[in-house]
Amino acid sequence: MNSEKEITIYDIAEKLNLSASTVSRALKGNTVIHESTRQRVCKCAGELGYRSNTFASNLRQKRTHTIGVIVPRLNSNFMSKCLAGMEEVATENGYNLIISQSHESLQKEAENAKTLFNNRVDGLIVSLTVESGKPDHFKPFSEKRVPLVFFDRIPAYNSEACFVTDNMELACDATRHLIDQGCRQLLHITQKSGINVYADRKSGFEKAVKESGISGKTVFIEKMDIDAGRQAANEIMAMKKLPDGIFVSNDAAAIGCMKTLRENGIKIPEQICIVGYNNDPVSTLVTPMLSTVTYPGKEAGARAARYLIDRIEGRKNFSGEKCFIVKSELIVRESSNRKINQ
Amino acid sequence: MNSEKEITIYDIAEKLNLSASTVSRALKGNTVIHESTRQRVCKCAGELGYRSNTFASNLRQKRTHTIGVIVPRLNSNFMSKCLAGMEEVATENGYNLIISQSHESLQKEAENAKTLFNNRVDGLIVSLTVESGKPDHFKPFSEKRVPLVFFDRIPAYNSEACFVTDNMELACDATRHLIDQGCRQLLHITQKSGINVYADRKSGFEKAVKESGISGKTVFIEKMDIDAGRQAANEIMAMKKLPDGIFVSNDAAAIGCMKTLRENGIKIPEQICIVGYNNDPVSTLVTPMLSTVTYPGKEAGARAARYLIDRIEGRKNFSGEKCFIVKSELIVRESSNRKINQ
DNA sequence: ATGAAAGCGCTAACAC
DNA sequence: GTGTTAGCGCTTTCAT
Repeated sequence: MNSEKEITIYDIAEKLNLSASTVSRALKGNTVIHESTRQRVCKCAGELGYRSNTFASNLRQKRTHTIGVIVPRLNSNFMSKCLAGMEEVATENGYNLIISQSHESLQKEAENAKTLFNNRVDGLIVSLTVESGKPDHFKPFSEKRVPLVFFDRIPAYNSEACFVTDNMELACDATRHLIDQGCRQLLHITQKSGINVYADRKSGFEKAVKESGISGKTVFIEKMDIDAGRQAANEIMAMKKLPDGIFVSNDAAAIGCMKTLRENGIKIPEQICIVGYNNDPVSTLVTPMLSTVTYPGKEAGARAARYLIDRIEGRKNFSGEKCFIVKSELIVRESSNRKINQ
Repeated sequence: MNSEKEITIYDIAEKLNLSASTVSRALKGNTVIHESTRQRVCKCAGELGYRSNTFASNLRQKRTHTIGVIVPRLNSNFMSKCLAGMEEVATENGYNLIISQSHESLQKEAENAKTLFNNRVDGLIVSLTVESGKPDHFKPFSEKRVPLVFFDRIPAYNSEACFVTDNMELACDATRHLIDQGCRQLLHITQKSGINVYADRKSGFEKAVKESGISGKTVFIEKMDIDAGRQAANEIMAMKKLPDGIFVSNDAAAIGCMKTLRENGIKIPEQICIVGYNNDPVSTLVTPMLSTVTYPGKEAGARAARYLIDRIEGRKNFSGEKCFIVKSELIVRESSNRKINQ
């Protein structure tokens, strides 16, 4: 346990009268090495406080055992769960995660991508910013054949594997549920964005509205957060005719909206039913509890990581654009359940 | 933009009839190199699609420009903010973050520490698990003089820099506030743990109780989450004499407790005042809005990272154990404000 | 089953 | 201002 000099395989080799190559092999558990030798090497390594030098190894092997992750923000329960899923799979397989936030900025996303590229990550997992134009900054990865997968927020015209829920389908379910509760004046609150999560949820809403032939409008907000939800509520309060059912494309905005409506004396769900999206734990804490759509983040993250590692290690060939659906479902709670009150 | 072979400084050197060292210097902006040469090199590097090989560089320089982070969990708003603060400072200074979760397990914490140590991070930022015994797993870092800082959850007898709020002081403030609201039967809900955050908040509670001479008890729960808070509420409901003021050592548990109390017909704050801790955004979403103590996570994270980088780069000498206080304050909201109702 | 030797790409000491 | 040289610690042929 020397505290200054780093121990190398040469130190071990010298001490044991072996060659560095033998030590290297022994340490990696190469079966060609005699068991007794292997044990001596490992014992000695332990005693000397040896730790393998990742850089030398990486330099030699041209691999980093590191996966880059770019997400818009860390601070949602959903995202933490995604990352926990990735981390678990990564660690199991001897990979590290370098996590970076794009803070919803396309430019920051590009910078992060560049940094990770230069750090020679073995693979990249991305959830895009809302303002995703054509994300050219991922081209270097495909050019150098560094595996890349997207999850949650995926590119419109992608040629990579993606892991998402069926946003359209579930938004459709949520909207049908509102109709089922007797709502006839529907409203969708979302962010103006081409990104799949919001675009698809909007399409789902519109599909359900169309098939039922009732009224359905959309109110756009700037960000999908609490305050924006409150603003939307103010807009709603100013309408000549109030909606009686609202589908909001995430929980934070739904809750902000619901809070403000209630502060204005609106009864939820009696006057207006509300459904959010994501099943954030906070949705069970508000009064009334918010109906929402689950999003199994941990599973999505774990599956994305597993797929990526399979690709990295050549266990899976690149088979072009592929969209994997992570199963999710509508949860009806008080905010849209009129039946239990009857 | 060759897509297969990696360009090295030798390729650039050859093309420009220079030596590798000159190219290396030029690329790093070494002022000794002639400006025109520098420009030629940079231009050529761009054209060839050169990217620096971090490993070769790290191997040579014995530095990684990577900071390890170990936190109990990512999924709190507080922690995301801490990480955002760290990330910002790290990126500004050309460092990457490797973030790992201990999931409140001492063993996982030790594993993570080992992994990061073997990855030769230049420094380490840690928030401990609740079950921190004597964290021996950080010894290798001090032995190899790898700078280490703690934030939020810090060791009892530490010899490293720490960044925390004044938990005791603020818990004391919170408790005094309850007394000020007329509460005379106080209760503290917390987790049984030696870790500073909970121990200090408990001490602060006890200090305020003692100085006022009124009754103050403590109820212990297993985890500081919503469900445990609900359980605590059930215990409270079973008491012969209900408390009239509760200080809970985090917001999640406080909210769980408050929800269940209200479901049992208890009026908040009329019958029982409640104060939480952390100022999680959810504290403004519940009814009534929760009084709490702010915790500027972003600032704490940023300061910890800045300090660490200063240490790494030798701009700051190690000056032994040092506790830096991040300023925070009590926010009184509806859940403990009886005055506005009078 | 083990060893010798070369080289991954970069940087830094030294020379000119 | 630029070049020469050596070496960071590891892995990997190829040889024995």
